[in-house]
Amino acid sequence: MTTAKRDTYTPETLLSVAVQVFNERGYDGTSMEHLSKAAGISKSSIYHHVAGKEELLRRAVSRALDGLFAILDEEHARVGRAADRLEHVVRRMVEVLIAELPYVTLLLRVRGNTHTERWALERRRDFDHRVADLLKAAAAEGDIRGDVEVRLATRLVFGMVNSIVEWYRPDGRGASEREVSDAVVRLVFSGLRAH
Amino acid sequence: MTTAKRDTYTPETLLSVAVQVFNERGYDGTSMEHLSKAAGISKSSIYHHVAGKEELLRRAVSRALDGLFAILDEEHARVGRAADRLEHVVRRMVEVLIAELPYVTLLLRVRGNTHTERWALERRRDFDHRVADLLKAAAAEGDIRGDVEVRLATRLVFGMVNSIVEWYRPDGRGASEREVSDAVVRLVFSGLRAH
DNA sequence: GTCTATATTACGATAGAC
DNA sequence: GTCTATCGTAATATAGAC
Repeated sequence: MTTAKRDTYTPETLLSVAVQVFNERGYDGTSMEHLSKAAGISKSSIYHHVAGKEELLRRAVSRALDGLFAILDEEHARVGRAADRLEHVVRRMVEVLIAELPYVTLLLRVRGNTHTERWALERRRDFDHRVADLLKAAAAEGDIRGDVEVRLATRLVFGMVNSIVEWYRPDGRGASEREVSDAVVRLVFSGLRAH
Repeated sequence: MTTAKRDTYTPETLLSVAVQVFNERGYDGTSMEHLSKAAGISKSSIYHHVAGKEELLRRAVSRALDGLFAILDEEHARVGRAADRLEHVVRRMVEVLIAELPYVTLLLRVRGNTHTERWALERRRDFDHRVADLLKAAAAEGDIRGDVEVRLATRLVFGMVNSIVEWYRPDGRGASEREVSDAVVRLVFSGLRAH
């Protein structure tokens, strides 16, 4: 942090450019040429900072996964009814999604063509299962309705939460982070219908 | 339909193979070589049936969009409270998603790199707005909770419904179509929590 | 309808100058 | 740290035989 203005790239700053392009065009739809144009440097200069395209992907999804797993680490220390802890986890998921929006977006679109992508999918599955266990515990404590299967409910809740990356934009024009997390928690636990 | 066994391809039968590969590898991650291996014919033979890769995409997303818009055509003739009509539309969306699973899956993953993709995104937006209008009408009739913004609620409901393509498989092992549509309708309108 | 062979372009990555 | 030039490969698509 000794230089006031940074006009040369580090792996980190290059990553933020690359992830943006990946999310616009898709990872497979993005060439090194696209990245070089977006970053304003030549293709070969990119290789000075990172080993290649896949390293950028690995760094990006790692960052997303670290944010998500940190939720479970916090959660581990908490007490109280599972349903309340689940509500907290859902709210934190929304917060992490928004805080690390481009990185989580990329993570959620990974298909599994390369080794890095398959590793990311595996870790995502781990995370999903940990949250599913919490929902299962809440059901065992009688706080979750009995007419929806737990595995199915988990998937649908993940679907709603994860879909935020498809439309949330951090400009002031749309909903705020708090409005989104409130809406998700309300819909997930109480639904749309007026009482 | 004069031949008993069909061992030569039509655009339709080729499409079903192609869409499956597109969904496994992603559209951009799928080469004509991949398609030729999966179809068991050479690359050039594929060009005998279709003009190219993008035509396969166009046919696939058209089929998905036709299924979705048919819901609105049915809906148009219906009467009753908007909330009930919305519930019916949500249920029908799940049914169409499952009936046309690979085609809708591909539609929902389109990014917008080509003309065909941008056209698909536009038509999707049209559909979303039509459903959003129905939710707005239900809110105006007082049947939707007032503490969640309508535009936000629409997006989250779409997120939950659309996420079905990420895990639903039509083998007998998982949930049935009816179990899924029941679960979605229950969660969307009443939420997870036991009463 | 399907094939082999190939034209042409685009891609990821490297070499080496400055 | 960035560049131009280029290598080798893989991509879409076509030509023309059978």
